[in-house]
Amino acid sequence: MHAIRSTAATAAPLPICTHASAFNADWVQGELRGTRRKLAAGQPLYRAGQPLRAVYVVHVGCIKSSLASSDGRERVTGFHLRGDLLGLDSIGMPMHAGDAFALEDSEIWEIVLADLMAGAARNPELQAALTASMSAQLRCERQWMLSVGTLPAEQRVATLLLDLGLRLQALGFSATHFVLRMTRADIGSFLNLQLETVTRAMTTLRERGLIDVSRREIRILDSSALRALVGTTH
Amino acid sequence: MHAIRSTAATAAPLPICTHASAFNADWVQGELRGTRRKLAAGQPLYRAGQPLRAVYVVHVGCIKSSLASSDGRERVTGFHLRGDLLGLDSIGMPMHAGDAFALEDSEIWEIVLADLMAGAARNPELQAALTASMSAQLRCERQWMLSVGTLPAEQRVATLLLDLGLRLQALGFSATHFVLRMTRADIGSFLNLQLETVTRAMTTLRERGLIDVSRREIRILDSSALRALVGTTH
DNA sequence: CGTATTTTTGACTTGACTCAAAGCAGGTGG
DNA sequence: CCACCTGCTTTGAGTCAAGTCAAAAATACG
Repeated sequence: MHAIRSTAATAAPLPICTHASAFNADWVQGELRGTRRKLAAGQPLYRAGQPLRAVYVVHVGCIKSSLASSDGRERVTGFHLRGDLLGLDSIGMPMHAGDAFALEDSEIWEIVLADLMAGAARNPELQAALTASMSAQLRCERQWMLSVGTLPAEQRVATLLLDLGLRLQALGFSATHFVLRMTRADIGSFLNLQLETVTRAMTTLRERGLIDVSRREIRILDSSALRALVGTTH
Repeated sequence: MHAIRSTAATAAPLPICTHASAFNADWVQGELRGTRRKLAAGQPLYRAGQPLRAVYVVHVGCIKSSLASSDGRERVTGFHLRGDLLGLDSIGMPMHAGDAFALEDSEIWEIVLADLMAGAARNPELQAALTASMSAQLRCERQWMLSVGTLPAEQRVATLLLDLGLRLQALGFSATHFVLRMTRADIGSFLNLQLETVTRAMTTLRERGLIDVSRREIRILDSSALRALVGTTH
């Protein structure tokens, strides 16, 4: 989800839902000993039902997480960039509740659960960071629940593009020019839309001059208009 | 959300999304010192923007939590019964992110945040219980995200009724005969439906002989058929 | 270079929304 | 005790945003 390094920073940060990862990756180098793991595009980081051994911090690349029901219904639950923590949703369970796949070649830091818990017991600051990270995840997902539930298709897509832009910017990339690593189907699943609807929404945004789209490549042309769009009822 | 004590327990427990509160209320009597607080129906437990001082455990009654955007869009994020923990989603923030209102006369245990954090730092078991509770909340909300996103109206309503039944059963009440404490509008907001659609879904379920509805009073007549309904794609 | 995957566009259908109105319970005050 | 609110629920009729189905276009890949 990046590829284009930024020089031009965009307007002011906005109350769009950012993944506010709170859990600073510094922990992985200090208090905690994480083991590196490389994943090729399309490879699973973990699958639902696999025994839960560790949590993961994205270091390079992009991971999508998803949840499926026994009868085949499925939804993407998130797209995760550098610094994001995965697997916290399965703590206290014997196995993973959902799936996680690499959307591009990625590098992950794996933190054995026992180590994490022991570290938290030893170091109150790490403990606080962990709690804050889970709390932030709860807030972030609720925010998406609100957006997905109350906004029409076009504004949902706009919200996602702005969110990705902000998160990439926080990582030192351009907020206005980036390459999507996920398919239209993935986006649709996340936003609760059909892939055709995602395409049409992007086409409309382009026709209005708000963005430029060419397959996976996105350029945000008028970010203030985009932000005005999503902050508006109807 | 109760009123009817149960003698007849229903069939086997099912993998419907239960609030698996993990955080045993025993902590509030032992390690932690909670102060009691009574709330009349309709009163707020907290409002968005209020300074965050404590987390809350429902002891008696029913609380609805919700999240609103600046431009007036709003969604109910959950209905909370005895033993459920509220406020964990705002840890690490200076103020509450959402609202919480009593749906009936309720009693709440308030746990001052500083006490909770200090207790967790002192007692690894409490620490683990807290982490497990937040993890369970993440799982639970994702499960609802899946159901709300992939099921048609009628099946969403059925899922909610089964979920409430299971949770009430876990508290010693009837799983098949209970009184809703929330309005159709609340249910609709939670399930991402209009209140009229909720009504129509309930009517259909009644016409099929699966439930009996009369305003707020619900009787589940054929719980296995209901469960079969929600576990089926289309 | 052919095959598979993803994206785009069009035409048609539909489940849920919107608007409107009537029915029902509960509470209040005369 | 009844009449009158007021808020909640139910039902109906018409509309629309998004879904479905189908096919072509563009790109990636072995």
